[in-house]
Amino acid sequence: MYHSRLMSLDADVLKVLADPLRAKILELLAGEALCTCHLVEETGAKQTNVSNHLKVLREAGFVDTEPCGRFTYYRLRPDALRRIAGSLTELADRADSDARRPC
Amino acid sequence: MYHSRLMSLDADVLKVLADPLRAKILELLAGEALCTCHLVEETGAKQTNVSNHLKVLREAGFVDTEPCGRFTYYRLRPDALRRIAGSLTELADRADSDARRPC
DNA sequence: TGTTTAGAACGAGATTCTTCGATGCAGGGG
DNA sequence: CCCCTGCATCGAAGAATCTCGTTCTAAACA
Repeated sequence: MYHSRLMSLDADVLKVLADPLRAKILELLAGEALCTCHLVEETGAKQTNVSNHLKVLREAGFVDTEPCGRFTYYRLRPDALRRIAGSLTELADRADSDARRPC
Repeated sequence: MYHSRLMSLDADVLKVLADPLRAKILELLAGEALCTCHLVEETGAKQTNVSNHLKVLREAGFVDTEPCGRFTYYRLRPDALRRIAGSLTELADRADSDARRPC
């Protein structure tokens, strides 16, 4: 399985990762699925703030939501992270030439 | 060669990538080294704007600068991109358990 | 059914970015 | 020398975003 098409950096998707609180949430979710109340007490942030960031992460496809009674569990989606990682390494691989455009 | 230490997502570094113009500049630099005037005409952005973004990219270690007479060539640093990609895949790999913390 | 709790939606204030014009500066060519 | 060009710096205006208080819904429990 190889990828021949050129991927490009999606700034809108990267922007979702580029926030300290969202990054921390993702790291916490990497270990285990957690519900909002866990994330609130682990991060020390306000509930509404955590909830907003979870919405952003969900809409970008980085987390899955799993309602469980009163609680809502959030789980990391590794494939979404791997896709971004792939676009970054693909860009790095493209940069192996010493070419330089003349002025 | 294996990495045992846990990397964490650096939101400040990701923020550098999370801008449309900077992302486009990086893609252009992936093909070949270019100087500022090339990037200005390729992106269609103002010169001062491109220059500002190049400074951000340089300070974050994503590009190298290479003065050449009056011109300044910029070159992509693949290692910097691979480091970010590594932290993302590492995070994805950590998320393979079905663990869930009880409420 | 009334109450409590988890969590989401909405709007405002504050802060941080992006953009852009004006300016400064250094290197080359006349 | 003088001027022109490439490019960096600075300050301000505008836009996007993070945070937070208030409110609202739905689920569990008495």
